[in-house]
Amino acid sequence: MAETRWLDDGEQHTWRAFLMAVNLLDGALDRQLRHDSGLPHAYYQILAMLSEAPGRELTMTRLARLLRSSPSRLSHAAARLEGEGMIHRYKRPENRRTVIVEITPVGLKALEDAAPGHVHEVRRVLFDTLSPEQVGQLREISESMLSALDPQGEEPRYPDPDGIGVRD
Amino acid sequence: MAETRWLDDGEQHTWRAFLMAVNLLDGALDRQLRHDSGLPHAYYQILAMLSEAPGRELTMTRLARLLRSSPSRLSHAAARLEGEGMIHRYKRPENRRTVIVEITPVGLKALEDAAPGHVHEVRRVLFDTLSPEQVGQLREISESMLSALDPQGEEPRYPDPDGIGVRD
DNA sequence: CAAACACAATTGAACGCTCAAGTATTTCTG
DNA sequence: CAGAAATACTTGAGCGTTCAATTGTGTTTG
Repeated sequence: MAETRWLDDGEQHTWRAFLMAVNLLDGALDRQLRHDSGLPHAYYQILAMLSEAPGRELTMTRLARLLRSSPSRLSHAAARLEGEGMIHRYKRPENRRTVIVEITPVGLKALEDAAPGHVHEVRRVLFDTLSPEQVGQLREISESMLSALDPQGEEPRYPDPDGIGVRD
Repeated sequence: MAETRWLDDGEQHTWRAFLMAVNLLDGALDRQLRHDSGLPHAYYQILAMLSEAPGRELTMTRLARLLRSSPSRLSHAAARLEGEGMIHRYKRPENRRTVIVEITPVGLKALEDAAPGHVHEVRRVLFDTLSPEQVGQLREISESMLSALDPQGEEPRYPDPDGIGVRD
């Protein structure tokens, strides 16, 4: 291994601040969601992604890809969400190894109830603290990181068939 | 509650990209550290913070504050790290309710062994993907978030007594 | 100075995530 | 077309984090 190139003071500070900020931010979001609606942030994201999908359903693998989640994680989560009636899993006869996840009315209701408080919290901890310029910068920074960490990454590009789906 | 102000398209994209990026980033760092040195990222941070402290020791509460960690989390972590001989906890007679955590030679060794690989990964997933300008922007963005999320937040301002401590 | 309060740290249960292993099913390949 | 490989998903154990409750110690205050 080559000689390590340590972080200089600027990088060090950036890194520390970023770490701490992300830590606090995710904690705050998760706490708010769990407290006000019993949903962990990761589960909220599952419901949100499903609510936007055409037909409100996706295969497990595609959903995992969109969320940058592991199949295992999604599987465990789906087991819980299904137990609570928020999603429904089924197979189609023409392809018996893929599982299709569908958000149920119960799940949609839970999502819609949770959304306003969640969006409010996202504003409080993120957008309200940044200038419009910084929001743009953060977007580019995030996309840089994304393309380095997940070059294959896909975005959900739906033609918005009948236009609902909860914005967060 | 007032009418919800939803995220507009720009905010939505920023938010999603940021979420995904942070998710992947933290996963990558944790995976690399665990794989190469058996330390979760959070535990690495504990050792790193201790290694920089004057006398290589801090009270539990102060350490938790610096790391933006809950006391409980730190307590559990300290139990494991102490079991592995990486830290040592003790009380001073003059204040019998505060516990002082000290990093041991074993802990310092583990940290020094883990540091190069970790820094390399931090560069790979973060600094290598950003222009110097973006690094500066990210720092200001992070500090904005920090001051909103943790106004009281303290930074470790040591006069660098004898100057070691592992940079990450 | 005693009772009430605040602070420091810990504990245990619940729970989500990770990893490795396992089961089905489909597709590729010689 | 049979065997191998790839794909889709699930499972269970282990572990770190959270939350609420608890213990012990210092500090106030009436």
